[in-house]
Amino acid sequence: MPSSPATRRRRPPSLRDVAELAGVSIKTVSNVVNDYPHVKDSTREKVREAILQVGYRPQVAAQQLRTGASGMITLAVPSLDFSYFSNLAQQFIEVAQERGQTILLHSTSGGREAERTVLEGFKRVLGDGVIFNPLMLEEELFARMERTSQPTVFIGEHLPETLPQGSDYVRIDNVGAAYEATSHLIAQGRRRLAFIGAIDTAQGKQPHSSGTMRRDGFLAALSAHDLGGEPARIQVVDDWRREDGFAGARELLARHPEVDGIVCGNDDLATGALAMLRRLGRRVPEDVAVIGYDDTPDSPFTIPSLSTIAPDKHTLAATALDLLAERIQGYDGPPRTIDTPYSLVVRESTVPVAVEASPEAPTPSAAAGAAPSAAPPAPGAVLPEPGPTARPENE
Amino acid sequence: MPSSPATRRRRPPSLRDVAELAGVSIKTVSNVVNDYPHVKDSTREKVREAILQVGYRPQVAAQQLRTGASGMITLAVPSLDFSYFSNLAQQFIEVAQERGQTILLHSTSGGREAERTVLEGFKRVLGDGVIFNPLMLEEELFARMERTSQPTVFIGEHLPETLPQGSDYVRIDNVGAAYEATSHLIAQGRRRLAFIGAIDTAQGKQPHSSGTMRRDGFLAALSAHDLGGEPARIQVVDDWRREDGFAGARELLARHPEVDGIVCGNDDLATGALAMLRRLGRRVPEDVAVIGYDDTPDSPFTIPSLSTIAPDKHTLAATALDLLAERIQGYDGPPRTIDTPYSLVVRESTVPVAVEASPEAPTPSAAAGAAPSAAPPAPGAVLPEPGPTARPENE
DNA sequence: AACCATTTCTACAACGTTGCAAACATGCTT
DNA sequence: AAGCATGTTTGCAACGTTGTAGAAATGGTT
Repeated sequence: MPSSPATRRRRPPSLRDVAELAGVSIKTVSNVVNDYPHVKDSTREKVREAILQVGYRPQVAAQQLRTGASGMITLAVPSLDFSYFSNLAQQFIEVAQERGQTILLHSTSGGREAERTVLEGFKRVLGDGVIFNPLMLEEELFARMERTSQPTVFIGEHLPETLPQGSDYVRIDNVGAAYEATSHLIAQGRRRLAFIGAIDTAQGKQPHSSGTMRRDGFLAALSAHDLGGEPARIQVVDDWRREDGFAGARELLARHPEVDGIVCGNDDLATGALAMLRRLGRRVPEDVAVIGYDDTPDSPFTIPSLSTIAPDKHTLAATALDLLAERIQGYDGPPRTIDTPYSLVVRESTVPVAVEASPEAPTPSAAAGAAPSAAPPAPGAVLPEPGPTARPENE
Repeated sequence: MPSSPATRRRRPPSLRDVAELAGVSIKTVSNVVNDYPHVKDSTREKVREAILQVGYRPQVAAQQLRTGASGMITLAVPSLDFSYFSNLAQQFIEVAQERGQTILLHSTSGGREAERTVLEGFKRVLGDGVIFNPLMLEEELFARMERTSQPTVFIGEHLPETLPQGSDYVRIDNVGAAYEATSHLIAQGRRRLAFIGAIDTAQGKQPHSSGTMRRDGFLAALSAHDLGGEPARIQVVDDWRREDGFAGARELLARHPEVDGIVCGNDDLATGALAMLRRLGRRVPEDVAVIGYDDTPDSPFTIPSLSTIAPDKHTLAATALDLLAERIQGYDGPPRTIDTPYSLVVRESTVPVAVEASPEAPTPSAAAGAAPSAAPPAPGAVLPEPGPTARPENE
């Protein structure tokens, strides 16, 4: 066959190609593409046809070069292998897509070094802004930084009081949420409570890490309910994965066999803990109640289904993208910090099987009772169960 | 305060800024940045300093415009809320990052329409190529398309025999894998087997969807082991989520209470099925054995831990990126199809608790027995178990 | 000192797009 | 018929980068 072997891939069609075919100027084509109003209907039609014929699509690179904006947002999270982050990333992608933006996903699973790279603005200028959820980074690093190299919105924890110029912060009241989770266990009559979480004890100077804050909320709830005298059953684990919960629960139960309720730092830990409890022959929730944090998509389907704290991830994503959009559009005021709501979702792992008669819904999910005087925006709502995506609440 | 209110954000520093500061030409700075050899050490030093001083970083947009390449790859998957896809996406991100590439993540959770957009090359030209895992799209659409608008690598199923010009295909032998999973159950003495999966029955013309192929492997195994006479216990569900497995198992057990083994189309379905089985009072694996497909990170931590088919996701990602890189570099030969390996992972959900004495390892994971005569490159191997990613076990 | 061969540096153009301002066309008013 | 207000179209320049080709500097020969 006489076909050329592996022809060189040609550049995609440009405005010029369309212009030539339609017999107009490049600018006119551009005007049609961008819906500039003052174009005669007949030419518009002509150009539209030519666009279809050559298969023209605008080149974002050239647009970005010319206008300075690309509609691309970098999202940097630790790893999609954490249920919480994959679920959160999906939220960001959906919200961004609705707004015509594209998410550039960056994983910092490498650890501190990878996170520092993000903070320093990567090695190349890519999108219009960054959404960054640090996990390991020392807080001093942020504090030391005068200004971010790109518009930035931080999410999650591990952030100092004062943020760099050019950044904002969307967070969740971790202390309040853990307080509420713990109070729920206490309301269920549990008294010998324990906490499992990854707490960086490196230098004792990570006062705002998720682990530390959730533990503090746990301890605060104990005190508030006159359980401050109880021994502090804090099980520190290395990471937030299921295997850490698995191993952590074993160690915890060995040291404190009397435990009748466990507050887990996140759902993955709780999932691992459930597996260990079963292995040890402890019934959940009869012998030991377990509550998680994150409301990951699998939490309704663990055995037993998992009570948990449900951060409003949709609001979180929307808020972060809002703030970032303002920064991109030129706002350069002082850093803003916004709290997003969460709610308590009660499932089987904390409530001695209320419904067992009709095997319909897998997760009875009774309403949360004790709403503590902790977080301001937390409704403390209920999951109507097998929701579509993973949202509790109405709608 | 006299500070200007919301100053306009300035453009990032460019080569020109560096050049002015260093007192050299723009091109010399470019040469330094790109490690061009013929630069005097003294100037190189001078330029390096200037780069640091102004905080210069190359602008990908300009590079892409000039060179035609950006180092960005679009990955389009249905949704990160499916464990398999978030796990897979993480693999892609890691492999891409090792190669200095950035993953642009696009979610087609919207359905057919969103997938069509991907197939048609989106509305704007963004990265250098696309990795696309369709889920809903009709196969005719692919077949009708002469050539993809960008270098493309398809992964997953739902693809016709002949691919469009400009694309390649990395897949897994779904039929063989399902055959192997089913054979494993049969080797365990199960005889009244069922299958749960999402099979698009719309027009009966999706012969290459995951659901259809896995079902076919299931049926083939039945025949091969003289169980073809058994009634076909195929439970069709709407989607691949945990809730579908939950509902599907209920319906299946209502219709076929005699079932003693279930092959699930994926791990999420299996997870849902496990929850329903427990609700129905069926013990797993004593009464009913369950096997999944995907080896998601949570499969070792379900209760009981889940036997499953483990696709080699790392190889899948690496292979796909390899093929795409060749296409981007100009290869324009005929479409290639490459199979990637998988293995059978045996855990508690199919083996009547072999080890119960020492409550150490949660996942006994015995070797896989029957290797079918199905796929060519599929080793039908055994996972050595405590893999690096998310396996429990000792440690 | 003139020559050549290197090594080192630079000017120019182009990638595809859009803002700007000016050119051209049209229709309406005097 | 000239003047003017619109409506429509266009040329030019610039965004930041790099390939090409050639200019300038350097060093070593004669």
